[in-house]
Amino acid sequence: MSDSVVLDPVDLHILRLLQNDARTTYRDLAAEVGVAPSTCLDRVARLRRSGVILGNALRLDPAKLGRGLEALLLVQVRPHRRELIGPFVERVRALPESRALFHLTGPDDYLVHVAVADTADLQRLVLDEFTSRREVARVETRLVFQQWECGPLLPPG
Amino acid sequence: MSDSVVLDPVDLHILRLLQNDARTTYRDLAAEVGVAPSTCLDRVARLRRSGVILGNALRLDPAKLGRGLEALLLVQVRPHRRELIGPFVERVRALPESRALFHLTGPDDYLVHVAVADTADLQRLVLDEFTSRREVARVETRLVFQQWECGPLLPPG
DNA sequence: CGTGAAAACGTGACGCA
DNA sequence: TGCGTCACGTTTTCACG
Repeated sequence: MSDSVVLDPVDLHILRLLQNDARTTYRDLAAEVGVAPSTCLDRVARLRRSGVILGNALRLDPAKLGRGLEALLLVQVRPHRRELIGPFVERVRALPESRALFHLTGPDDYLVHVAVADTADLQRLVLDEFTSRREVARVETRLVFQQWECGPLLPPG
Repeated sequence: MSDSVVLDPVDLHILRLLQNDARTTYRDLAAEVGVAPSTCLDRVARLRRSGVILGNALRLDPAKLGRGLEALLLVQVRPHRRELIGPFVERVRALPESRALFHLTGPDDYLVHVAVADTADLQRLVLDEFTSRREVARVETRLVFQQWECGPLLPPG
């Protein structure tokens, strides 16, 4: 289920195009790739079924939504046991400010990517939702100056 | 241009639905939200023009693409001057292993989210693309045990 | 994997509040 | 000004070769 999937050049070409615009029509896709539209449909359906394509997400601009400040929070959860970290993860995921959450190796157990309105909002978030929790031993806040998305994620070699 | 945009409940409802599936048809959208399809079309076009919607991205499963191991690299670039960090950012963005790149406050200048095949691949990446560079003073590698996406990014209030 | 036809959809013009 | 109705051209989608 989590194993790698064989992708031929047509699949890769389709994936590359859809990463630029996930709403490209199968007709345009077909013209670009050099196969029939129905073939594109089949390919995409197969990629979807095999789990390579997880979905189509909208890319939004946080600043336009009144969340012009982003930060990464490095969080230590102590003691780091299942009965504590389960609820912790769920609470963080439910915060409207959370964008992504990572469970990591290293001195910090979690990294939380948040988007807030301003520094006052960030302070409130850190104090009320993190440091006030008993299981949160430490929070380190790093502001995001700038961020970049990187090239399409494609198989090695 | 980068100012917040006023969004009424219809806009918010549309955005929430499109975040789950950016390929939802305007008809389905309209039925769900309770307006006419053409209105949905107008709303989405406006959201696109105003920059709230940046695009439609495909969500892919890195593991299925032969990149089952993810890591965050905390990188210090010294000296931290424009003529060095510009090329650094561009090189990192061009790496096929890179997923995202952040310029941060704090002791580490950059955080790089990478997806690789295995630990050997990660070692190669760190040694050949980061620590071997003169401007890279230090790299701290943190493996990703697990990650979560969080609820749809929506305006406060 | 391509063809072709039927159904569904996107999109603009127009009229109404 | 913004929304709904309608209609046309396009796209999706499916059965079949």
